Amino acid sequence: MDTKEHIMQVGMQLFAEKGYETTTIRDIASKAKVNLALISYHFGSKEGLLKNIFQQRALNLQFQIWEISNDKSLNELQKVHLMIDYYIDKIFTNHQFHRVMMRELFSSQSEEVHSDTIDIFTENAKIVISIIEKGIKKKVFRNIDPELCFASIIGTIHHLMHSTILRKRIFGGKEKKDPILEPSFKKRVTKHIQQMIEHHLIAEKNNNN
Amino acid sequence: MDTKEHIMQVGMQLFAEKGYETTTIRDIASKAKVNLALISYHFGSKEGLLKNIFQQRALNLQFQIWEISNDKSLNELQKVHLMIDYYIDKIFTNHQFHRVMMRELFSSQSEEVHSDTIDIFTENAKIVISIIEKGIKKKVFRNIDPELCFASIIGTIHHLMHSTILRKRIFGGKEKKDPILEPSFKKRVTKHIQQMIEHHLIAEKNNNN
DNA sequence: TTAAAATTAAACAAATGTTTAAAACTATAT
DNA sequence: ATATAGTTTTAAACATTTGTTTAATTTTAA
Repeated sequence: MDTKEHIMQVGMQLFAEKGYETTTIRDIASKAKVNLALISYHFGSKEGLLKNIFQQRALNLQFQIWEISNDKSLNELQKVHLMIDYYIDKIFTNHQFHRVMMRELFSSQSEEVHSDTIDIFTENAKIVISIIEKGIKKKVFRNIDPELCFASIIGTIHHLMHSTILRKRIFGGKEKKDPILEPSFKKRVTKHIQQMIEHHLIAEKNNNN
Repeated sequence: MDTKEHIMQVGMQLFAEKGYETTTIRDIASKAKVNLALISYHFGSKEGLLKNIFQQRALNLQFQIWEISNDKSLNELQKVHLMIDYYIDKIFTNHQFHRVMMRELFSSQSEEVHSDTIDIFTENAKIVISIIEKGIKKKVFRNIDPELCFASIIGTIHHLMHSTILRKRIFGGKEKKDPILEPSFKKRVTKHIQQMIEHHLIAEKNNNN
């Protein structure tokens, strides 16, 4: 059993549940069933643990956005759809880390801890935005707001990921269960965002309406 | 000068900037230039201060959503547009409080502190959702996902409000200024969300395209 | 066997929210 | 005006909690 890896896993879980500040190294040590000195020993400090978690996961952020962007066999709409797919997939499967990341990203302080992560995030964002801009130039997309369009994609996902309470209340049904783990919910979100963005980007031909 | 009110104002400002946990009562006392014992004296505790701030502001959340909903002179699309207008206006003008609220709402713990706020929030949400559902039943709206449609409205706004860093990076221009205070940005966001939701809800007639 | 690495229990210093008891201030009644 | 009761403010101390360190012990591997 790799103690170091184990601590990181438990640490991330608690950071995701309670937030970095509220989680004490005694919480982590207790849940991981290791001595609390081991956190300082292995990671130097509590912040060191957070940095390690970020480094470990940040690579995972750099997903195939760039490759999709350069794929000549796809048109702009297909690219946007694929990117939405990837974003949702990444964020849903790593939702614990994303909670931590977003919470820290939103706290505006201690920027240095995750400046790498922010860099990756903004770079990905700019790629998506540039695809939309290209579509607008080519007149296959409407003349809409590319940056805010991206904000809506990512904002929808994050809003659904972040607030456990609201998610349970609005989507949890009568039993107020958290739908985040049900695969059907992921599909539902993907479908919604893709539909909404497509409706926004493209004025459809008039069928029989 | 009302000390109590002054402490609440400074407290909210710091909670918005640094988060509740990270802000110490010494920070607040120092910035407000009052003795730190006054916080416990006036509010009982640090958490008492937070509760007071929530109570003071929560009432402000209950805006005219209900009245819009019942206004017979408006059709469904107009109602949705007006609601978006109101949401953005409320959140932008009270953006400090909304930062605090959302951060605390997202932390999943200490639910009791703001259960009132959550109640108001979810009630408002359900009104908006029911309007969309009504539009769908009347077939003036497409058969889209009402709950997720609301999630996109509110998610977009909150995503833009929350992340100072990302906002500066993507919308701040070359000088990386925070656009949140510029009135043009508010207008831009309103226009975008209204357009996007309208495109999503209504299949437009084919003009000359 | 031995040297390095990992783990443990205990102690440490700093920071935090809270309380206390005295002082200063305010307003009211005499 | 003066005394008095109540409120507000202050400085200091308090008990806890926090992250971290230390020194001894155990485990691992060469």
